[in-house]
Amino acid sequence: MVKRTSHQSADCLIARPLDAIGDWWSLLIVRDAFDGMRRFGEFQKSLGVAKNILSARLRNLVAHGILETVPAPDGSAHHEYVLTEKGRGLFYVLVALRQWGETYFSGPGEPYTFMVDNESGKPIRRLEVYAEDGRLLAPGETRLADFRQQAE
Amino acid sequence: MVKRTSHQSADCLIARPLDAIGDWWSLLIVRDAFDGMRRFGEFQKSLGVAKNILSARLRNLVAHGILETVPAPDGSAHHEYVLTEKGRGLFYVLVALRQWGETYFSGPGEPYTFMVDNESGKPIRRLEVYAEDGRLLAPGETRLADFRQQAE
DNA sequence: TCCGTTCGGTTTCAACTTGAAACCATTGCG
DNA sequence: CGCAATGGTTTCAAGTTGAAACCGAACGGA
Repeated sequence: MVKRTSHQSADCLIARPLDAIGDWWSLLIVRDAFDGMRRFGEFQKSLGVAKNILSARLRNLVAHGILETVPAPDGSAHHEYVLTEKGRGLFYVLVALRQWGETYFSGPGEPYTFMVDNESGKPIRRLEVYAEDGRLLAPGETRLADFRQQAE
Repeated sequence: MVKRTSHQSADCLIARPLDAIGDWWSLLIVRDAFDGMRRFGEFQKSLGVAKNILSARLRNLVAHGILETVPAPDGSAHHEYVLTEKGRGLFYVLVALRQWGETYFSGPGEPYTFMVDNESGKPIRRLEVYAEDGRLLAPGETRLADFRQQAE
């Protein structure tokens, strides 16, 4: 090769996002951002990632419009990283990944955490996929269609 | 470093799944598996990935119980790769990722595809996150709690 | 004022991963 | 028997990752 292949121009809209968040750290940074982290040092401490890598990842996330830097909250010369609208759109990906993780990656008897509704403190419902008419769809009961096909 | 860091033993249940599917190709393989692909050659042709990489990824997915090999469908000496229950659980991750991709990565006027219900052929609904009591939750209206907290 | 510390990175360099291409073993087929 | 297709593995150069060192600017004290 020569360069890690990019999915940037792939037709598939699952492939393209992987360019932005398809590495080992980016999603974890976004997760931490959802948890309210904003500073370089916070991410670094939370993730334990090398600073050069974190630096590169943050830059990539900013370049993809998932995070943006805001000038300075406490008047310091530094900036903070906050989620954009696009970045907040990753919420559903994180929920899906987490529910999958809860189901298949939690050791027996392990005191794992799960997502709860801020207001009630109770666990959220499982994600479900619905047809337009409200029928619940199981994995595999969907396919891809292009604009033309579904328009007719 | 020395070795790419593993999130295998991370506490966070978002981190651990990334060990299984957190690279550039694995999710695309799973996507293709949902589309009915089963053979090495099918994946290779579809993804255009180098054969050694595909081989390594398939092995990793099998090791993580996401795919399993089934002996031989047509009596040939080769095997096929099919999704396990755990692998099918990734459906929601793929849907989330795809909807995010549809929203933020489709070029203007681009003839992109989207997911439709097999039965009606109409696009599926957007994913939504609900509280236990049925309230719709927006990104950021959740937090993590451990078992102890939510039990009381 | 000068020293030490924290924050937010960049640089350096060795180890590891990736990818293209070549190679190899089976099976299928004429 | 010969030859192509399938499904990989091996080899090797180039690229990526990570630990640690380094750096500069902004405080904070003594």
